Amino acid sequence: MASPFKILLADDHVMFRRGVRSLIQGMDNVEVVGEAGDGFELLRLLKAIHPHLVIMDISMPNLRGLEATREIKILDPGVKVLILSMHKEREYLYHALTAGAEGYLLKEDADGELISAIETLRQGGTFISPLLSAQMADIFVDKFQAGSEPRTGPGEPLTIREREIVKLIAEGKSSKEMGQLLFISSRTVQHHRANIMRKLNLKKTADLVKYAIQKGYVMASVF
Amino acid sequence: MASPFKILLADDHVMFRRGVRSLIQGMDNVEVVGEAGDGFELLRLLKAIHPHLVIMDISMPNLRGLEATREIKILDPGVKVLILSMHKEREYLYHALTAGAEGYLLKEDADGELISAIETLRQGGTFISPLLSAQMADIFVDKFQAGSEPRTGPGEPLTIREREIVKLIAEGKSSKEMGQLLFISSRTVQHHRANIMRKLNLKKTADLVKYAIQKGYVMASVF
DNA sequence: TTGCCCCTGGGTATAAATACCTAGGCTATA
DNA sequence: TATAGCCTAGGTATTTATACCCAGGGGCAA
Repeated sequence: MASPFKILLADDHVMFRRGVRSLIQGMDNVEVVGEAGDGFELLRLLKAIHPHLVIMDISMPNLRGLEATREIKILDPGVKVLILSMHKEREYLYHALTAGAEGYLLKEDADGELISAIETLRQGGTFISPLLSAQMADIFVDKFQAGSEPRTGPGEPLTIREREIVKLIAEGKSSKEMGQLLFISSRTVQHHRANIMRKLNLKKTADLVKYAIQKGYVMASVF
Repeated sequence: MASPFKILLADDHVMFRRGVRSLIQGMDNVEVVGEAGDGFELLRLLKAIHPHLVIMDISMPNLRGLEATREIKILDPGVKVLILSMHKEREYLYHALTAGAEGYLLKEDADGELISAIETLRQGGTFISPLLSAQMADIFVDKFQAGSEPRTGPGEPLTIREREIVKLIAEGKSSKEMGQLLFISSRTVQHHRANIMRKLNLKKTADLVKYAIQKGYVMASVF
């Protein structure tokens, strides 16, 4: 393999990043290309570096890990995400997978399983911490890989800007509001909107919302 | 208990209905109050009888079982639904639970487990066929009971008509289209729409779509 | 360089949604 | 009987969305 597997680390604890980095250094053809201390920095680096994988603390500051995961999947759906978490509760796992993460690793497992997790994700798989029973993983993975497979695949017909618009529409924003948020004219937003509708062959805002949910751009919850 | 637990059977096979009925006859304070051979008949009987539980074949004609389940949850969210299915695949279980069913029983299990299933649902629980591992159930039940508990509870502020409107909006229908479908004026639809928005304290169609998905009135899929 | 796609912005027009107001018939219940 | 809630329907006005048209600048690749 000529091109190494590029990894971006996102965790607010320097020591933890150092530990992960040292673990990864023992792997072949895998390289840590950047580190971020919070979500904003992560997104900035993401645009600049375009890594293959982001390893992220779920409780990272400024855009918590799951929000950042959603953003990553909108900005660059091909980037895989491995969530590091201290939470054993299944709700966290569920939300991580629905946010689009391909991996969920407990920090207490990280020492022994991180390399396996990275390898699994590198090969297109999904990795769930062994402490969270394998059955759980199967279900969610089956469901959410099947339901959102084109998220990463070549079937993604939308541009980055268009995915941003889709997310905002699904959040209930009007074209005018989106224009103000994105610092562009509402007319431009309308233009994107029309292009999205045409590309996806949709007719109604309702369809767009369902598309966004299916893609994991937003959560179905109204709360 | 003075009032018996009223059950409506929906299955296109008469012999199967007969078998279920005979099984139930051995139970205390449980009564089969009607039988339907397809989905349309089921909904008609539902409005007339208002049973406590519907036991339904997943592959029933004219409105398949899952569609009928969604309709039931819109028309009368307090009615519990037990799906009878020959499908072991987890996708069917998943879709049944997201459609709002409280129970999923494999036909090959029905003989030995039907009474347990009915009792469980009667007491407000969720029953999944033992052949489908218990872990699966736990996950989904936790998720979807937590996420849609008010579906059956007193927190449901919408009327039947309003829930119908919500479902149609989430399906992408315009007020004019809904008026034609429901044989009422589009102005009436707009009035319902405004009432729904006010009751739920929502502002945008996008929020309504997410509400409908959360409630299980529609699926998030755009396909 | 040339072409293609993305992002940007506007004009115009129609359709739809949203926000207020009004009110009558119906049913269930206090 | 009377009160309340639900479903029905219309008036009027404003805001959005949708559907067409137009075009320029920038990046990227054949």
